[in-house]
Amino acid sequence: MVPTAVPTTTQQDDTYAKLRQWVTVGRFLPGERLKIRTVAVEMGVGEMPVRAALQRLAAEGALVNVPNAGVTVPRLSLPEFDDLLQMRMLLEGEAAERGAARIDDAGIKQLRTLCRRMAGALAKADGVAYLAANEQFHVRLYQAAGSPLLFDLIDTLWLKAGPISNQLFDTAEATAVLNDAHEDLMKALSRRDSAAVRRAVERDLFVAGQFLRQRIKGGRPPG
Amino acid sequence: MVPTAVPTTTQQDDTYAKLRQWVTVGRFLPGERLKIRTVAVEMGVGEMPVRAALQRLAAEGALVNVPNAGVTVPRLSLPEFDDLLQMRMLLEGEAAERGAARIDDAGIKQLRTLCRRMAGALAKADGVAYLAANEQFHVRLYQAAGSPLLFDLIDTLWLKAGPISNQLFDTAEATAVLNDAHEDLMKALSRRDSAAVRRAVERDLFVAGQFLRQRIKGGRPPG
DNA sequence: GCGCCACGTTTGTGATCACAAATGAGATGC
DNA sequence: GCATCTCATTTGTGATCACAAACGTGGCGC
Repeated sequence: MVPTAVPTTTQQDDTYAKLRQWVTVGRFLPGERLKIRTVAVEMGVGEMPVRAALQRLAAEGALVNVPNAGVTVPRLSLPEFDDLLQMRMLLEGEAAERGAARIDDAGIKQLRTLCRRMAGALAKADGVAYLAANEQFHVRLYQAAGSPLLFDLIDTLWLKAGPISNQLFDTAEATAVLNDAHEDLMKALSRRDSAAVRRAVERDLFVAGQFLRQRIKGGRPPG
Repeated sequence: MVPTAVPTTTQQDDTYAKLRQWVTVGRFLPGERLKIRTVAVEMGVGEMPVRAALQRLAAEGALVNVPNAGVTVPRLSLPEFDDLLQMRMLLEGEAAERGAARIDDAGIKQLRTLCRRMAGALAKADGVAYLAANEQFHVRLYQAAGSPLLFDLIDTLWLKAGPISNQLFDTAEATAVLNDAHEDLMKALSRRDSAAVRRAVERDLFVAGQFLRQRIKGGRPPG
């Protein structure tokens, strides 16, 4: 008698998921102000679910909420960016090391496939395909660490980095070094050398961070 | 203890701060369901600010939000507790090490004062005074690390641990070892031995965690 | 007695309205 | 011409209402 057995999900959860996606892929610019009623009509829902979703994202730190002034996409200062990069290296390095020590052979096979997909995307200069494969790669490795809490924390950091990270792929020079880091990672993973995997991830984050760092320094502060 | 806990202007921020405090001090029991309208009359505000505050706390992971069933205080399973303890040791250990390397002499003096206050509270079996001094102690040390993001992450972990951590002080046996850990920490801090400070914090968390762990195992599983 | 089902109640969710603070444009004084 | 002030508009905040799903209770059939 159950009609189509739909997963009973609420509107605010859908709105939250969609908005979160929009933030991570960099649909909104740093410093931009998100107005409730505007966003509501943009995604065709009432303003109440949007309010809830924005509050949740603000609580996670993906957006900043100033009282009586709504929520805005945070504009990372240079020290804040360095802080974020440092924490990502710490947490993702830890997750990579633990994941490398616990992942099974099937998992390594999946990672190798994803690594090839990334290389192919880089060769064709397909930015979105690369980013998708890259995300899946890290998700797979980090989840193998077996710490849901650690993964959640990393996910939160990704959310904070989202608005700027996904502007990476205009710089063609980055492509070569980025792929190098993943090759090193796979080699270390084959040797089951967890410490080397951690170092490879940290190096990957660091070099990518340096490109973004230049962009922040050159970026326009006004708005 | 919330970021920017200066006089807030909106009701929902006040409600959020107060509810957050209630959660951290263990006013609500694990597994308890928080009903919007009930909480609203308890703290004498409308239901709208309560909704916002609960959503924010749920987004931070302090409460769990199941669709169409409201928010409840999470009941930590044993693996979840171990995961949380492990992450606290990682992040607080890191913050302690960085803080020890950067703190100035005035800061060390403040820490010594707080350490004495803790010892006095333990001698008089004053649990609330001990917990207050203990929190100030760790806040002071971790903030010296100079990483706002790291501090925020630790704060989030404290929130998750709050509902059970503050039930610690019925066990009188814990008092001796807890004070020992802080004495060791101060000694290492005087020597400017950052690595030893990290180890002392990790040990402090670990021994306290073992007491709580026993309580979880003995606790009622049904739910 | 035990299990299932129907129904009234409670509770979360979303819409709409009302108000206060912030924003921006236009006018005014120097 | 430039800064400042004023006022209309926009926008966030909170209250109230309306609805749907979940919960609990009582009754019915076996």
